[in-house]
Amino acid sequence: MSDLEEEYQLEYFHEEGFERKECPSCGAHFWTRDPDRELCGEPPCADYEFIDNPGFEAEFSLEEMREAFLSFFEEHGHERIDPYPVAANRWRDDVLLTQASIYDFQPLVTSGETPPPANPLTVSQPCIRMQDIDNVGKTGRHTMAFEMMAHHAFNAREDIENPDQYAYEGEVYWKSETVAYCDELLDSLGADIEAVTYIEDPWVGGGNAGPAIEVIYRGLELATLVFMCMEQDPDGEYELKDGNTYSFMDTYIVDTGYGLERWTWMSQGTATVYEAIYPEMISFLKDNAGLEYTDEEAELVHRAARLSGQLDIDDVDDVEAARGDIAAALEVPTDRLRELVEPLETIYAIADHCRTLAYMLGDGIVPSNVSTGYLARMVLRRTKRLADRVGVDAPLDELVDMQAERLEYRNRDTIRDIVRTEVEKYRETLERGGRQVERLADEYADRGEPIPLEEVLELYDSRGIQPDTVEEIAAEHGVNVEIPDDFYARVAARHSDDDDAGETAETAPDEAAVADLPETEKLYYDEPERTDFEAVVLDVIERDDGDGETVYDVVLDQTMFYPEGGGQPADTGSISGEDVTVEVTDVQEADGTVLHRTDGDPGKGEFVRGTVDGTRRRRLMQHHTATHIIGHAAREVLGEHVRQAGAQKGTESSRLDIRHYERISREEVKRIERLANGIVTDNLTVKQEWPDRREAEDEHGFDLYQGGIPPGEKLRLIHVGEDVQACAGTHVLRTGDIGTIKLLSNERIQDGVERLVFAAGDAAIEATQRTEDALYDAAGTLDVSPQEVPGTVERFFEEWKDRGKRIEELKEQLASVRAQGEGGGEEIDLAGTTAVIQRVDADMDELRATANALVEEGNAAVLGSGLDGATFVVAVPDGVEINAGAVVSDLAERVGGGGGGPPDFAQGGGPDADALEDALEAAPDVLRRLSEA
RNA sequence: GGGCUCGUAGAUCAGCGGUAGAUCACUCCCUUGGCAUGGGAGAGGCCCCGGGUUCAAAUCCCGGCGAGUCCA
Repeated sequence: MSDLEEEYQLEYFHEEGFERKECPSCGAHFWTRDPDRELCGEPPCADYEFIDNPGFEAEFSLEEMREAFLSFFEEHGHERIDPYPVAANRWRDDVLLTQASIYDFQPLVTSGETPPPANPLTVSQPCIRMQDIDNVGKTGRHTMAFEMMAHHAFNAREDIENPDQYAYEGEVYWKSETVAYCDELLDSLGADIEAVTYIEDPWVGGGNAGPAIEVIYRGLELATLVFMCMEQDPDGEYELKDGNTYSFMDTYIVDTGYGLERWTWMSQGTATVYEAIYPEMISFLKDNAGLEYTDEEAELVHRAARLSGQLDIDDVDDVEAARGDIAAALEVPTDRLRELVEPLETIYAIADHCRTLAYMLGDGIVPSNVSTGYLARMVLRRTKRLADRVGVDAPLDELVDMQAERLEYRNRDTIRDIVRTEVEKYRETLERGGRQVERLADEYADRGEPIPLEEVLELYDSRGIQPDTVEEIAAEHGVNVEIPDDFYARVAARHSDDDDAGETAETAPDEAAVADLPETEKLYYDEPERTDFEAVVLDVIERDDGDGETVYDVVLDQTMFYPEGGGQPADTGSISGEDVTVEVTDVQEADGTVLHRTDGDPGKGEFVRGTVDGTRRRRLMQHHTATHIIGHAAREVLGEHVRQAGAQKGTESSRLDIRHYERISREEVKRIERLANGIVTDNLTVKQEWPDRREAEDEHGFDLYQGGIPPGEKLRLIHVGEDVQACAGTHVLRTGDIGTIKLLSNERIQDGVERLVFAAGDAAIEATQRTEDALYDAAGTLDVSPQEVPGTVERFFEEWKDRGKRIEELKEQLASVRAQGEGGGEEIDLAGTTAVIQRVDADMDELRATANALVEEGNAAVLGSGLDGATFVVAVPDGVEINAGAVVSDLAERVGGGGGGPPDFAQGGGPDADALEDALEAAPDVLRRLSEA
């Protein structure tokens, strides 16, 4: 079976007297010490044998098991490292959440570009897998949140051309040692190692592959030992189970995964994993929901849990089908079983979801409508629904806090605050949505029709209302609604209608062209305030800028020009040779080579003098340092969770996007501004250093990487007061050099992401002056002092509204006077009614009022105005057979326009005011013609 | 990152090219011994902002601001 059969012939297996066997049930190959064993031992080929029969000598709590594992590997030469955040998108853009310990080291460590934090190392990495969210609680073993305990070793082949091209060299240990460690760990915990099986199960994922071994004990998969050593390669000689071909890489990595929860469960032998890992929370929730079982019921539930854990279940449909099987095995009706077990399953799910939330929020994820924040919001809402359904009335923030406390998060107050805010938002959404559904249900109830599916889809898509909520409310109103099984697929279909055209590719510098060029020496870090330098032109690459203009990319041996990066725009300036000076309009970096985009060719091999635009550079440095200061100040004011979500520096203003769960108030803006300027006036030295990556991470932790993780063995750190960040930009030497920092505005660019726009130095003064100019202009117009502007404007606004009302009143009075005055208008008799035809040069409002007044008197009205073009209003009293719309339409055509309206009141007009008199003269004929028709 | 929905009286929402509306809340009057309630009258709108189309825009189009929601 195994395509990598020879890869599993481990020394350790042979020394220890293992035998390789083929499972007659599933066909898998496995290694065992027990010569009599036939089956591989993994369900469905075997049952759980540890429930009520723990597999280790002692019982372990979650914390004890984690410690036992980590210290075992520490004692065996591994360094213990701190876990990474569960928000994997903080260091990689291909995934959102951390789903395995190896995620911590992808892509830069696994590719060999960056050294691991330790080698070999051990870690217990919190992970979140949302794939089988629906199964949590039901199967007894699925959890959304878990910790993957692991030991990793990063090896690189030495028999290659440049072994030092990788950030680690040589072999730490490989397959045989890995299995030996696992075996020894099991043995040290008192497991019956005769009963352990090692199943061959090649692993493929994310473009990499390698042999792997599943470790099975008493029916439970306790660990997976992956030997990542291959990469996808069209010419590779190994075809693996995904149908692709693979070949061996220069690096080969031990990637193991030991499920902390499963090991804890194994040590306790409880009916479900949940009861082993957070027993207090389960019993709290049971109490709170008032869940009570008789001894007989408890026994039944226990037996059911035991059975359900053994079933090979992959999705919810299977769970429901399996429930029938279990009920049959227990000889009780399916409904009775469901009634007993479902509340308990819900409680398991709540506990797990709260732990998930504790990890997410504790690691600084802020609920949002995008990215990981959205996932957190989904989990939170789902948890709230589950809690409501099963009757748990403890506040959700308290439940999450129970888990956060266990996980020893320090930011528990913030976590609770976020949960409370989110629950409140959800409550509002539900309330809004509920009302909407009520209206809809009423509407369709009146018509006696079922609510169409399209409406339900719309409710879910744009208002977040679950289809079962619609069903519930519809039932209360006696309206039918059909929710198809493929509801969510239909939602997805709505979204896949329009496939957007591919983005135009960025015009990245030609990597191939610079591949042979040496790295440019960067002078701007040593003397960020110097603007001129001397250099040798190493190469000039001629290109077309896309508009038909010829431009040049100039490569120098050294440069003072800062290439665009880290949200800081490129420097501009000029490069002068003996007889030519060229303008530098853009600077980019590719593979360590700095490319100066110029409008001329300075000549390859020439000695040149470069001059950077000093004012621009100075402004950019001020803004860059200010960005760090504002980020720090925002964290002080708003909380530890505040993290950079993006930044862009400029010469006039800059912006910093930060994660925060509420709108930032004016008061908070002021405090941030005060704090930031305090740091400026303290005139602190801005320090840069290039420490070893591992030392920097040890000392400052993961928050160094506000703007992403740079590759390499060394990091450039920028210290501004207490704030430390990995940063490649240019900074002022002392904070006092910034001069001043002014926050200009803040906007919410996404839910959970606030954008702070600010200016530093001269730009701050200019921005303040602009604001003041606007205020002074307004004050000048009002002829009051700036301080009086708000009060005066408010008074004027009120007066303006009052006058509007007064004018309305007067127009109506004028209209009724005009209607009774019987002057000026031509009156004609029309089938017993008097029609008044009159020119009133007034606006549309007044025409309407006059027409209304005439109708009040029992007359038909045809009014024309020449005030703005030509406009007409025609109104007729009830019971008069004239179509006002038709009359207006006819008259309006005579002035080059159109018009219409209901039969009793119509308006219209056209641009040709000169034709107004003629039109009014024709009006009697028009009226007679149309009244006769 | 992408999609969709919504901004109208203090609140909740109708109206979706042709005279800005309803319900609740508010003020006053009446009904009642008082309360619940019932009847009547009234006040309360830059129809989010800025452009455009049109004889005419709350309504259609574009942009902005604000809010909500689904997906990766």
